[in-house]
Amino acid sequence: MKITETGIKTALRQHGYKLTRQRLSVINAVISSKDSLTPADLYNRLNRHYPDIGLATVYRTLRLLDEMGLLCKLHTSSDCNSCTIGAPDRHHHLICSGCGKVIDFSCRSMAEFETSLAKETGFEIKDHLLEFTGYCQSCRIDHMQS
Amino acid sequence: MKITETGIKTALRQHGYKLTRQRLSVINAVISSKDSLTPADLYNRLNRHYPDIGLATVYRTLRLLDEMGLLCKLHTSSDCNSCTIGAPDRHHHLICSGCGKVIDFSCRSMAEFETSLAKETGFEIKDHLLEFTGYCQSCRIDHMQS
DNA sequence: TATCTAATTGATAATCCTTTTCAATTAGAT
DNA sequence: ATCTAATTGAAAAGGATTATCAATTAGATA
Ligand SMILES: [Mn+2]
Ligand SMILES: [Mn+2]
Ligand SMILES: [Zn+2]
Ligand SMILES: [Zn+2]
Repeated sequence: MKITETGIKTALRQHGYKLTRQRLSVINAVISSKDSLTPADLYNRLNRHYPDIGLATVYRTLRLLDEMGLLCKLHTSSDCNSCTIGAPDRHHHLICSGCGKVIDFSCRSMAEFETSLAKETGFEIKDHLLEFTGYCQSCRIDHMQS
Repeated sequence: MKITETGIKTALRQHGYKLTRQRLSVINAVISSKDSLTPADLYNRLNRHYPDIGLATVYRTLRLLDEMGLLCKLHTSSDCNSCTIGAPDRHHHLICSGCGKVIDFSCRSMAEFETSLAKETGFEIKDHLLEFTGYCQSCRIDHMQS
């Protein structure tokens, strides 16, 4: 399920939130980025073309997306605050260490592992967090050469 | 490979760091806790019995452990700054949502999944982050009753 | 379309959380 | 026992996030 700008607008309306110029610009910036962005990243990008955007509004909009379940938070070794737009269904991330590109994938083969682990440890497993990092197809070449 | 206080003392000496009263008390607090602790958690616990410990020293000691590869950082939904003492070999975490207990486990069944994902996406996978959350054996009962 | 009102905004201040600074202390070598 | 560089705690500085508040505005209403 791919999330579009239209979809987010609908979600905002359904939740009774107004469609302001500022919100839409933040949302567009998150949507149109292939890699993940921190609040500061977003603020800086927006600031170029829209000098009057407030940092607080960036934070507020991100929180809104999060509340509506449309935000994916990433946890790399260097930072736990960057995010992408994310489908509401459970999925995981493939993150390129070269260019930062984020690819979503669903968890299939995780189920058996989860079951056997639950049996071994007595845990009742409710959730999991899984992220692979490495080099995407295009960064792979650069990475080999250096 | 279980990490003991003696092991950490050896590591400190090998790295040329001094075995101070403060460092050892921080290390002991991390070792003796079943669940994960934030820097502030540690500071508060230590402060009771050792009122003169400085918060900066807690941070400094944690960084030292991290540098020596003896610190495991956890990423729960509520916080990305808590840690436990961790084996230097690659492993993952089972975190109880009830009591916070952390159980380490090694990644076996991950390999095939990783391979097929690499083939599908063209990624050269270098690392991954995996955490299961749920309820441990003892918290399981409480959780069912409520 | 003009009016109204509660939601939203940006600037600023206030709160964290973490690191840096620095003079005083101290672990461990001699 | 003496020495010295590493370490310490307190306080200041820095960075990130949140709260405050008067001014603005989206969208409902007439
Ligand atoms: Mn995602
Ligand atoms: Mn661990
Ligand atoms: Zn994290
Ligand atoms: Zn890449």
